[in-house]
Amino acid sequence: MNKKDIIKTLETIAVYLEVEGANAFRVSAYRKAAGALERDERSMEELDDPAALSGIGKGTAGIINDLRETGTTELLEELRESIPEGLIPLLKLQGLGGKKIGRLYRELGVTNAAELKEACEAGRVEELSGFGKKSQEKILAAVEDMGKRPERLPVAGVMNAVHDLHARLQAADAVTRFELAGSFRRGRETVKDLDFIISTDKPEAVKELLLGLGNIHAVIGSGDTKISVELSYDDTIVPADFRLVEDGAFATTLHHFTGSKDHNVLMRQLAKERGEKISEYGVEDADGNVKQFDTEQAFFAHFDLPFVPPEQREGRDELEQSFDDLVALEDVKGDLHMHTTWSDGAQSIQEMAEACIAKGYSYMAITDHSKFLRVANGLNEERLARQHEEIRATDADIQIFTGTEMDILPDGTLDFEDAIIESVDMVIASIHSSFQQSEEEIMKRLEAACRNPYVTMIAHPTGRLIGKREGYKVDMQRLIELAAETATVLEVNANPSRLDLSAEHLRMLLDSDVRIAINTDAHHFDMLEDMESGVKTARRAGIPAERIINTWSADDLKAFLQTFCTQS
DNA sequence: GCCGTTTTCGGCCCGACTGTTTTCAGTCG
Repeated sequence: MNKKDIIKTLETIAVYLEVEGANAFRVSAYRKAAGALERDERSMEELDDPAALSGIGKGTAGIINDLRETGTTELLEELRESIPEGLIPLLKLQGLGGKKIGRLYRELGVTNAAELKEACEAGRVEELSGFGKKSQEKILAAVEDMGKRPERLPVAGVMNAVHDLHARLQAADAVTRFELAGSFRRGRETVKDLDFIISTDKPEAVKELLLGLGNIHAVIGSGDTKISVELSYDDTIVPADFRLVEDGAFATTLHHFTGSKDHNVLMRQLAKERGEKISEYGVEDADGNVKQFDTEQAFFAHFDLPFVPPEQREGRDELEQSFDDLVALEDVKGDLHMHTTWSDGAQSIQEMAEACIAKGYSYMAITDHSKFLRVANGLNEERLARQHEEIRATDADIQIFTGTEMDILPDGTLDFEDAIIESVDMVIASIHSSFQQSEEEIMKRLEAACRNPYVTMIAHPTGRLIGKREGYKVDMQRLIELAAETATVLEVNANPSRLDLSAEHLRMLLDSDVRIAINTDAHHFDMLEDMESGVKTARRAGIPAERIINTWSADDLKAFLQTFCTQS
């Protein structure tokens, strides 16, 4: 078994144990062990003794060694034998945990979703002590709903909800301040729900406002401090939690619900060592005095820590790091990949320029598609020349680089001859076709693009669409080597459906000297706002600003293009 | 199951909400 399989198996063991009704700490021990393995950067070959990792003891180390040598382990086999497989998916149902599922199994003989549904319909569930009519109804509704909805939503799918809720809370008088926490704030690619933290001294009014939202699909819970609803946005159901707090508790509540869980555990352990206790409401010392903070900065400072950016709060080593050089949205001086009406964009060059000026950028590049991409009205040599004339003639208070997003064709050739692109400032090469090719063929195409002296950058290097499409087969280690050797820039495509390269891939190139650009690939001027998603992705990976070419001054960028992207 | 250590076992993050109870267990984040 490889490392990923082992991690997955440890998590499976935890799930089985949970259903078996095992001690909760024993269950979490297996989850912790899986997390410890995942966070360690070594491969299984390099990892001699798993027990050397904190969180993995003798017992789990034995299991890990079993797994890597034989592909299975006694405990897993035993659990599989004693627990019907059909019970496992039931854990995902709202309101059902290991204990209740265990009782449904033992006392009613339920072994899968269909049988659970039957038991509910026959009224057998409500007869169990601890269950009741309401529980039975909720379980039945959850079972019937099962599989209809994805567990986590790609971040692109919740953007509408984010903007809408933001606007509504902004406009509410009863709201003192608010922020979106949770995995969205940490810049994850998918989210389970949206967690809003709201400071207010009129909680009833805010509660009324939230429960009165016109697009409520279901109310999951509504207490004094927590409102939990499902909202409809077009075809998507977006779960959202709202926490209402007094302003004094805002910073610690925000921190708590930003998570991650693992990060919170680290913080609480640290507090404990100092004789303090962290909760949503503040930091309590040994005498029971609770200290509150205006900001998260002040909260971290209390523990002698620098501000830990939300994107870094994953329970790794973030409490031992400093983040001074991490890229921030304000560092971005331009956007180097965008489209106009010349190909498949919605705005003119002039309009895009004005939008970029409004964003405070000092430069931008217009990079429409090339002729191979007929569906996108790609530019041929003649139209490219005319467009670049128009760009040079555009009178705008911003440096506009000429550019192209040039297709890398299925056979590994490029859509334009060298003679065409040698005079283009920003030559972006990308793959939009023959995704099903072998890794060898894909790498041949990417290598051809990297080795071309005029190609500046590879766009969306894997071609994935989060939650929709895997992307083509890229040997990322090899691509990084090629990019380093040929000074080819790799893109972080900031489109929330892409985030490509991903944070995971970006971490792989931290030790190389490959340069990065964060681009929106905007087809409409609203999409220029996606820059934030791209920056978050880079921040998750810990990329310093100096590695990112569109944080450089226009002069530095020009010098770079002249040195590395022309033949001379 | 892991960890730390008062080296043999107790604590493991903490609080809100719900539905069931009639003071609390289970679930969730």
